[in-house]
Amino acid sequence: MEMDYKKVVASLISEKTEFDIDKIEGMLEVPSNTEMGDYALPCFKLASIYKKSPVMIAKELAEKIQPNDEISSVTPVNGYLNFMVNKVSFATTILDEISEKGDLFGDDSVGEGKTVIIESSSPNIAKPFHIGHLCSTVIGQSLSRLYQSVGYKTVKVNHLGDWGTQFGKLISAYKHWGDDEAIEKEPIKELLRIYVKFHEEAEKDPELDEEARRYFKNLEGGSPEETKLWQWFKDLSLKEFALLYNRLGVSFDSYHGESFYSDKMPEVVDLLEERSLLKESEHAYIVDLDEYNMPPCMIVKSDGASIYATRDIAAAIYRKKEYDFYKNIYVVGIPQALHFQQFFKVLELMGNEWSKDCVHVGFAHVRFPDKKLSTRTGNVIYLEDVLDESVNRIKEYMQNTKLEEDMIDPTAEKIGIGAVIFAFLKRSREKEMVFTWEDTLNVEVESGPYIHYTYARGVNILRKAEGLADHPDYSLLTEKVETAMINKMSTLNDVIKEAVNRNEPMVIARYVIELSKLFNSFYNSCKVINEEQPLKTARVALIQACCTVIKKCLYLLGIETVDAM
RNA sequence: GUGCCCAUGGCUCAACUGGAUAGAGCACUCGGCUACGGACCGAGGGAUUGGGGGUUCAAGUCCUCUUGGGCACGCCA
Repeated sequence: MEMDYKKVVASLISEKTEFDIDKIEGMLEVPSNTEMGDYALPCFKLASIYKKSPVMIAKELAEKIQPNDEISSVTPVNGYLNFMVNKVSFATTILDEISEKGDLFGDDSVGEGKTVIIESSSPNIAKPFHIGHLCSTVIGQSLSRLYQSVGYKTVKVNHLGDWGTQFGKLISAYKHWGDDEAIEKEPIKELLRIYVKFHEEAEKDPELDEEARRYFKNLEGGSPEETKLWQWFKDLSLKEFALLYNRLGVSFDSYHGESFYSDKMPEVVDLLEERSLLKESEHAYIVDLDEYNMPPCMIVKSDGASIYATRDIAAAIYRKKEYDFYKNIYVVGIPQALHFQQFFKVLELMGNEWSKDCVHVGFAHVRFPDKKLSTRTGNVIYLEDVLDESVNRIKEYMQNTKLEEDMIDPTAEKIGIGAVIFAFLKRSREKEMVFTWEDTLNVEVESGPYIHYTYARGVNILRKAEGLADHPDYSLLTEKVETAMINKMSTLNDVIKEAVNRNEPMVIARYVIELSKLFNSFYNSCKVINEEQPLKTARVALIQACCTVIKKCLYLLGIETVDAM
């Protein structure tokens, strides 16, 4: 049977006051110090209502409320009313629930029937997939799983950067210096090389820029020759990206990038004109956002070509029609914050009341201690190299592994990739990150490998445990650390909801670190396999639950578990 | 010049809509498997949350001033 202890506490209070259960439930907190209790009602806000001191209110309520089967004690402390739940009944409820629901434990249905669009990754065609794209990719993947976990349908969109004057430049560069053989061999590296060369040469010869603009105009006009080249570049790039997505365990529901909207732009321009929002300025067309304290939003460039804001507007309108989204999320770096504010505002001015459902989930850009990185100069850190380095380092740690020879590589791959993903998701996404190998590839406590290791230890015991009783007696789980584990696991649903509300996978990462630490502490102080029955059965059940929750958390972060390492 | 963001032990980071003694990891000092994997665990020292003022029963969190850093500001995305 399922039991919501927060509700039980709320109803106890509600019976003795004039507040309804929901109101009380919203006021309840979980004390930071678990010694204090499992739930607490801060009475400070009630002070002005009752015209009494919080201390008095807590004291009087404590006298009125009788403990019952679920709640073992009610104590007033410094204006807080603390509730202690009945540990045995609580443990039984939670562990049975995890055992019944398995992977679905912690899920919710608040999002049922609603669709959330998550735009992420969005690499540029013919440009390297670097660390910055990784942030967007892994955050997007995690958010998608988080939203699904609370009932939403999600649509993962990879808004490819496959349109724009850069392709004119690339075509120009190809015509001057392109080498088909080299491009087929290492597409992105070679395309980047000639793209960089183009920029160098264009410094000396401005005519090249003119030429590039012409090529893009032709491309936009549908000229067969340019289109063929563009398609070729795109196919080659996507093939390379697919390898990375495969390694990361990431997939998308749509690859509609900027080019997909190229024919939907005139409609956007018409709509803007209808509303008299367009204004000519310096031979270009803009939407003036002066009265909203923002710089103008450019819609059509002076050469008549489209620009990204226009494509984003077209994309948003298309998505609303196609999916009728509840939320339209953009996982894009913070430097583009202004762009999103501008184009959301333009959507609103166009009369789309749903513009409020568009959300920019920003992340701080990744900095590097020494090197200046730039695509234009070809100075970048490739994601592939980071992944390889991580996997190799993990392999070194696996010297004493008991795994079969043929399992070593796939296992190191999972742990190594997981280490990188975890390093990016364990910190607050809005805070600037300085990329260092040491931090990203860390295998110590607050790391992906630590969580993997914890899980593998648990699974190992489960594998070895035999001769168990039919029904665990949870009343035997009396160690402090055992209670702490159960308490921690019981909060999973709240943690997931918080992560969703904040669009912040870090919340899950911190949670699973804490749970893993508790498990390791338990592992060190409580024996299991050689323990007498029925305590053994109870502890095995506890480990089973813990492994289920850890696996779930790693899944929500986009990381695959391994059973042994 | 205008706007947005950040500042928490030596280092890297937590702290849910303001709530109880500001928590972790790394590093440092001590200690722990005749039990299941030591990529582990336990203990300890170390912070007047950049600085000043204010609001509040209560401020790392809100307001204001100030210092230092980052980012963005029409024809790249």
